[in-house]
Amino acid sequence: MGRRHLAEHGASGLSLRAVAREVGMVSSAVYRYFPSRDDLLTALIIDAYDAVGECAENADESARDRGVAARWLNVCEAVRAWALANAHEYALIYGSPVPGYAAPEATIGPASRVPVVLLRLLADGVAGGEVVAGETAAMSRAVRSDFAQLRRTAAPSVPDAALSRAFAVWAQVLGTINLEMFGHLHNVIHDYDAFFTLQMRRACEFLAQGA
Amino acid sequence: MGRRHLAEHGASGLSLRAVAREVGMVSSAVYRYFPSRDDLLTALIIDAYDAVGECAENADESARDRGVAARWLNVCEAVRAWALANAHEYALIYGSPVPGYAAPEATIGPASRVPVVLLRLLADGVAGGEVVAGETAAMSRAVRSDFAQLRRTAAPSVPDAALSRAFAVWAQVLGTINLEMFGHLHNVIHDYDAFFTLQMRRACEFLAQGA
DNA sequence: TGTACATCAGTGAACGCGCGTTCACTGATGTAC
DNA sequence: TGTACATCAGTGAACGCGCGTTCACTGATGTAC
Repeated sequence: MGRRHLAEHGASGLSLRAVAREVGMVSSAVYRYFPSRDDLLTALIIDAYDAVGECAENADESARDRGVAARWLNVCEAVRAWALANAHEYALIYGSPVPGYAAPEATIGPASRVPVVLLRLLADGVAGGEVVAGETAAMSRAVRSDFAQLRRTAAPSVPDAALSRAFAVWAQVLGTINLEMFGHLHNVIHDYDAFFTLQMRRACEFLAQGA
Repeated sequence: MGRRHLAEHGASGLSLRAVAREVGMVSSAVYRYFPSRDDLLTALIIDAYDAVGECAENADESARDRGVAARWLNVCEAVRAWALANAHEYALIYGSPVPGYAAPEATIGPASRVPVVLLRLLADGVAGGEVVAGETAAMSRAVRSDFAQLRRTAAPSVPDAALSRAFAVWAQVLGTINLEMFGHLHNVIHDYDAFFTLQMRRACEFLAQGA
């Protein structure tokens, strides 16, 4: 059983005992694999990030023959689909932080898998001429330097305006998923699938064309 | 003391006992005011929605002499400022739902105060010619009917395309605040204030001008 | 103005529960000779 | 091939803690006569 199984089936409850229950273990047996609850939580978080990261990578890969906007859209849809299918894991990584728990450095790598996919795609789009720069808004030195850092590490040659749009779309993705999953669209929107697709299609076109 | 004080000072912990502690009461005294933990939670949620709603209304009011985009921006900034100043309340209403708690109907009204402000503003902008329609994307019958319903109740004469952009911006607002508050921008963005303003300025211009 | 009583806000002890963590243990599986 | 021992995965009881909830209570404040 062990770690693998824990990671696969756990996380529907945040407590160590709940995870143990779910895999049919007694709570103390978990300590054979994780020295404490926080380490278990860290493992679950990492596994969740890896799972959604892999989904995003696959979605990107499977739309290889299409344009950048369509590929972004595909990744966004994949992230939402994963979120819907794994509500607890989604809340664990993109919802409110668990009180009293501070994520260690080890989560940083897995956490950036989805953003890395999106930024690489964006960079490809810029290189291929599919993504236009658009007007660059006035921005503070601090933000400009953060964008420059991002350009150096994950999004070569992507102009500030396009990076800014990428953040906007990514925030919109998570914001829309949160609105939907946490009940804020209840009785307002009825066909969540169609709504999300509509919103994302426009967002991804805007991302590429700056309009 | 009582309800008022509870509502003002509570919510830094989600538990009834934590709330009681915070107002200097013994836990059983809370039952003088609320029949159960869930009712306490409901009251806290309503107070939080009302608080952020009032902030949004004030922000809108205080920018009365400016254009629609500037007023939206002002409201968005106010929501973020409230979120930063009231992190627990923010997580309570816009973060992951509390396990085992289902929000009753009584929260719907307060929950819609901010959206109502934004939609009214949008409708004013449309009426005054400040908000353009923009191209209407193809959308499913279900979404079209939801938008029509929204138009009837809160956003008279606002075209589908503008409503769609409003959802986009609102999702982006919450998404960006979540990214910031839940640690996803850690070591990526350093000047959160400047970053938020930059993003929102562009978003609000896009909202009004559809480009 | 003074006494008797009701109302009310809050106390404090107790309950059963799920939590994280520990510890001594069991019993199956693998390895050495 | 058979026995002796080490390793390992998991058990089960116990701990102290914070939780939501109950209940009988105290003591201050208001009201009636």
